[in-house]
Parts: sequence; structure tokens; C-alpha cells
Amino acid sequence: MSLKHAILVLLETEPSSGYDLLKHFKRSLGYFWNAKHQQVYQQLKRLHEEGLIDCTLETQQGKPDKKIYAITDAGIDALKHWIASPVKPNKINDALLVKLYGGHLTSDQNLVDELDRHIETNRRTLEELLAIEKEYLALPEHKRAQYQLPYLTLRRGIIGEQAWLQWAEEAQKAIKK
Amino acid sequence: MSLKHAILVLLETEPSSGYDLLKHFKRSLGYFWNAKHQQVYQQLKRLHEEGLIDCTLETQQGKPDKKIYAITDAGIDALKHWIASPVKPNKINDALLVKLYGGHLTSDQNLVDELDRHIETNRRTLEELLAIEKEYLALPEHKRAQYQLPYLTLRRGIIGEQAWLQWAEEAQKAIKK
DNA sequence: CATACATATGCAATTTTTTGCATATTAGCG
DNA sequence: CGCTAATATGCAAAAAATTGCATATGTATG
Repeated sequence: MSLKHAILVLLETEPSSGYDLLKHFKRSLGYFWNAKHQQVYQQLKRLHEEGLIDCTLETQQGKPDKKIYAITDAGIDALKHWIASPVKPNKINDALLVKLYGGHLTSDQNLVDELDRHIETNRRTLEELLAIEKEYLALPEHKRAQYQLPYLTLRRGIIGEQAWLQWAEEAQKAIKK
Repeated sequence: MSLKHAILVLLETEPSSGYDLLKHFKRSLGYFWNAKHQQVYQQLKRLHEEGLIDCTLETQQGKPDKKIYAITDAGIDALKHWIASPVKPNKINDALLVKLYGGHLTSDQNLVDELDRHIETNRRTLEELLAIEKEYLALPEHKRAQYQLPYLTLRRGIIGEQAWLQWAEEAQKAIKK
């Protein structure tokens, strides 16, 4: 439902190809909206059919051709409409917690190892987010004001990751004891 | 993928009907694994076909009949196998953050209102979780030891909600300023 | 007495997501 | 020259999730 809108949000900032979007996703929206490349290409195709985005073919040298998509007026309208209407509270599906919940069926060592793996991943994500925050904080004030809202989403990522890591440590200790 | 295992985890604790599972979900796994009733009934049917659960019809008076499902040995094996193998890091899809990211397309008031609605929901969830924690902490020690792992998942919920609320306040202030 | 709510289950159609495969170019490495 | 990696896009099938509809009973509420 919202992959569509996530793509429109990114295209509203600047026209991009599917490939660029996927890369851009990684540094911004990707931290809280995941999508595989097939999904992005499919959505772009559909959005184009619906007239919410334009498509221009750009031939490149030394690289394959690109399709550059740009949001249309209809697209901006649709996006504004979506943004102005309430979104449903978030759906959480966390397999790690399901596993932990039924953890008596495996060894403590297994649980500790699994937690270690996830701690590793989350720590790296947190570092990435903190690095982006550092860049943001170094911007001149008018730039910071301009990116205030995306920055707030970044803050969500940082606070969320820190809380997760705090919990994971607590959990590790409890299991090891 | 894991709804299947979430159901098996619950059935490993005690045999239940689909309806009971849905209720049980609400007080435990449901906080981090969401499923609609249709999905649960469909999965139960499939799990039964796969021989991972048994099914007994229980006729009731004054109420419609129930189908009681119980996990089989094959089901326990499948569950143990899944729990012993690594799960992928969690996929996050958070529409609220997408909305905030593109929030310059709507009014600040709209964003503040939206945040208020979500704060309300999350606060209520946190209260529920804290109430369950209180119950847990009042149990005799051997019971607490028995439910240690589910308790850790509860802790995840509590820490996660608290962090979310902390972020939301920060975000509110930043937008209002 | 009508209405709503809780109990209890399910089909069918659609939408969304995932998985697997497929293709084509250029650059860099050994 | 063969291999890998990055660039760039896509189809097709399968699996998973959502939406809408449907049914049946008993109990409580106004």
C-alpha cells in the first residue's frame, strides 16, 4: 500500500531511475521501508500506467540505458491526499521474538548466538544512522531547517536502535544467568 | 513464513481452537506478530494438511462448535528445527515515517494531530504491557523462571514502546517550534 | 423486542510480496 | 581471457496477506 507512496515521496524530491531509487532508499527511507528491486520496478511501472509519474529514457555511454521517472501533477495530488489522511498504526512482525518466545525448545547457547548476530547487525545500523546524523548536524542552519522532517525520521531510527540494543543486552544477561 | 511458526509456538504450550489462538495472540505473541483471523484459520487448515497439527471437533452447548488443534510430534520437530536456525533481521515498514518524511506536503497541524493519534495508541499499548509485567513480577519465583523467555519478549515491547514515546515527544516539540 | 456483541468458522477474490530466473554492458583483476 | 562486480531492468510463478462477504448461536443492553 505505501511502497507506492514511499516512491512518490522520493520522486517528489528529485526525478530518478529505479536503480537510483533503490540506492537512495538505502540511505533514507530504506531504514523504515524495505523493498526488493523487483517490487520497486513493478511499482514504477504501475505508477506510470496510473499517470502518477512520467518516464523518460536516458541513453548513457559505458552504462546501460536508464528510465528516469518524474512525479506528475496528478502524482503530487495523490501524494498530498495520502499524506493528509491518517495512516494505520504500524504492523509489527518480529520473527526473532517468536523464536525467543518458544526458546525453551532450543539451547540457551543457540539463543545467545542468535542474539549476538542480531546485535551485530543492529550495531552497524546504528553507526550508519549516527554518521548520517553527524553530517546533518554539520549543515548550515537553513539546510537543517529544510531537512527537519527527514531528520526526525532519522532520530526515530537512532532512538529505536539504541533501545533495541539496550534490550538485547538485558536479554543476553538474563539468558546467560 | 513465520505465522506458521508463531501458531506452532502457541500450540506447543496448549491445544487451542483458532478462536482461542486469536485471543491468546492478543495477550502475548500478538504484540509482535500480527495476523487477521482469516490468516490464522487458513494457516491452521494448512498445518493440519501438512500433519503438523491434529484436529478434534468439540461440540459445545450454547456456543458454536470448536475445532481444537494440538501440535503433533512432526509439528514439534518442525518447530525445533525452525527455532534452531537463524532468522533474518526484521523487516520494517513504517508508514508513519514515510508520511513524516514527506511531511512538507501537508500542514504542521496535520502532522501534530497524526502524531497525537499514534501517541494515544502507543501509550495504551504500553499500559497494557506494564500491567502484564506487574502480573508477572507478582508470580512466585519458580513461575517467573518458567516464563523467563516470554517475559523477555514482553520487556522488548515495553522498552520499544517507551523509546517510541520518547521519540514522539521530541518530534512533537520540533514540529511545534 | 430489536440491536449489538461475543463466540466460532470459513470461502473467494484481490493485492502485495517474495523467489527464482533472465539479460545486457562496462570496468577491473589476475 | 575468464571472473567478478557494479550498473540497469524486467518476467513469471508462487506464497502470503488483505478485503469483503457469509453464516450460525446465545447473551446482554436498552
